[in-house]
Amino acid sequence: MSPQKAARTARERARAELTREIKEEARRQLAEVGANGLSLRAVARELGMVSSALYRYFPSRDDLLTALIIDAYNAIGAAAEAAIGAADAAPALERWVAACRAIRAWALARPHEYALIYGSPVPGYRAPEATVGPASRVPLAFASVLAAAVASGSIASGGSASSGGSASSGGGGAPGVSGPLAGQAALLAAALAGTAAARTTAVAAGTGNGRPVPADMLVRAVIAWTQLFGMISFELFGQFVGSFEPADALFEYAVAQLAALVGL
Amino acid sequence: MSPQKAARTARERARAELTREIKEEARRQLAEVGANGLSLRAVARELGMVSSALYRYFPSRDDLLTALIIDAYNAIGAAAEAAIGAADAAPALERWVAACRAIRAWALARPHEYALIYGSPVPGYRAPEATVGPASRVPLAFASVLAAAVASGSIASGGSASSGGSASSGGGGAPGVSGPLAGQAALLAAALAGTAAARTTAVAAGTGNGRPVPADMLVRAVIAWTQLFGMISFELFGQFVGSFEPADALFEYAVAQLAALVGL
DNA sequence: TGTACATCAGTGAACGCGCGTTCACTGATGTAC
DNA sequence: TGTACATCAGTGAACGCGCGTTCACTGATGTAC
Repeated sequence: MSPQKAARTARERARAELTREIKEEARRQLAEVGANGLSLRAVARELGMVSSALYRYFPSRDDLLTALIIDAYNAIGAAAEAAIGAADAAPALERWVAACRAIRAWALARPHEYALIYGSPVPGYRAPEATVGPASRVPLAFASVLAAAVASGSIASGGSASSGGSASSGGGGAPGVSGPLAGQAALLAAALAGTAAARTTAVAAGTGNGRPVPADMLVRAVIAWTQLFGMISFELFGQFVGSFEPADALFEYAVAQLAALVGL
Repeated sequence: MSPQKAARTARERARAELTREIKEEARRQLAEVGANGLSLRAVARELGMVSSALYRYFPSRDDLLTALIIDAYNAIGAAAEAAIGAADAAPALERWVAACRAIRAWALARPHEYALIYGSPVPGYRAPEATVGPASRVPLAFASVLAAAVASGSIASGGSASSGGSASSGGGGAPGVSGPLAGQAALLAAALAGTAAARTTAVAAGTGNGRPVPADMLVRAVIAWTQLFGMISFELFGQFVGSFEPADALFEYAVAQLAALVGL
């Protein structure tokens, strides 16, 4: 309860360090055998411990996996946030593109951690609630770019055509968002408005309470988000072999196209 | 060597049937334990055989996996081709959208087979050459829609702005494709022009030899292709939980948006 | 049509292996007085 | 500062399990004459 001084006990420091080392070794093995093949015994062996000792640090194999998943979500989320933060004063388009590049760079550098969180789910493993927050950092980071742009007035409402506020609007399948999709988008927009992260960013952008991001822009951003991860997955998982490899040029082109679609 | 009559020997029929049953049971287990957990022993057990008997049908576990992968690629490819074929006389936009819908429907109906081919690669397993052909059926199907549209003259060249033929063109990062991307696109276009499938479709569309698909249209189609699979993966792998579920409306909207981006 | 031989499918035992998890234990580190 | 006790980290053995693959074998199916 009472907060300790900075210098913790030797035990505490040892525990923190070993916990870190266990996760590091587990990540190393992830690259060789994948999430399913991750073995407590193998991790312990590599660390020069006996396998049962790991149970002092993680109550089960699945808990270790969960820790790796959370770390990975946090890392890729932090990478996106950092890129956006670094392009603080830049226009929204630039911040958006910076986030896309940072995400791809992270994925290329750590393909197995990427596969862990964006690949096929590990069968028999059900992600606990604790992963939800970290998993939403990337989408929230993108949303913050939109929110800041709208709040600062640099973006009006719809990107290319009719919009109609934040909820349902007019037409058929054309630019405007309608029907159930409008409802989902409105719910999402409301959730974003209530998020601490969104508010923080709005404040940082110099606006008290942000106007909501228009529904069609939000939905287009979701589309861009799915495209980004689809393209990265195809690149990492080998669907481009023999055609768009290296995929750098394709990536830049695609990011630009989709940012335009979003209306940035 | 000499072709048998339709009625093959009892042995041959039994072998074909058991091969099919083994793959069926393996697919069933895929759903429960994933590709990594797929076990010859478990398959044999479920089939009431002894595990060593399976080696009469598949020389190893990996060969069984390969067979499942090839089957899955062929099935999703056939689904796309069928949808396109069924919308024979329809405009390109309609055929394109039909293919997208068919692919998603296939994925939703067989999420584990989808994960097998579009999820994270199975570690320690290297897909053999034999999977390349089946894997390219879906992209080829999309390409055939473009080729037919261009050949029939219903589509001019670039979708929305400057184009400049099939190879390199002008500007910076704007609509036109340039630099290394133009080269990759040109290579791909050439490969497509030489493909039997493309030629078949061109003939079916009533044109002798098709004009090449413009480079920027081809690249945008690749972008749409990655978006399609990115969205399906997010839907299946749980990234939409709590926001765009069900994802039907989002899907329809996204497909329309990206078809427009392609220029259909 | 009938026999002799070759091919093939499936059996059952065995090989060597690695896994997650539990448990009673030893010895070191931390804490209260 | 020193002692007594509690907490914790790591050990080593054991549990029960499933896996892929090999091998010598039996018996059924197919083929050639």
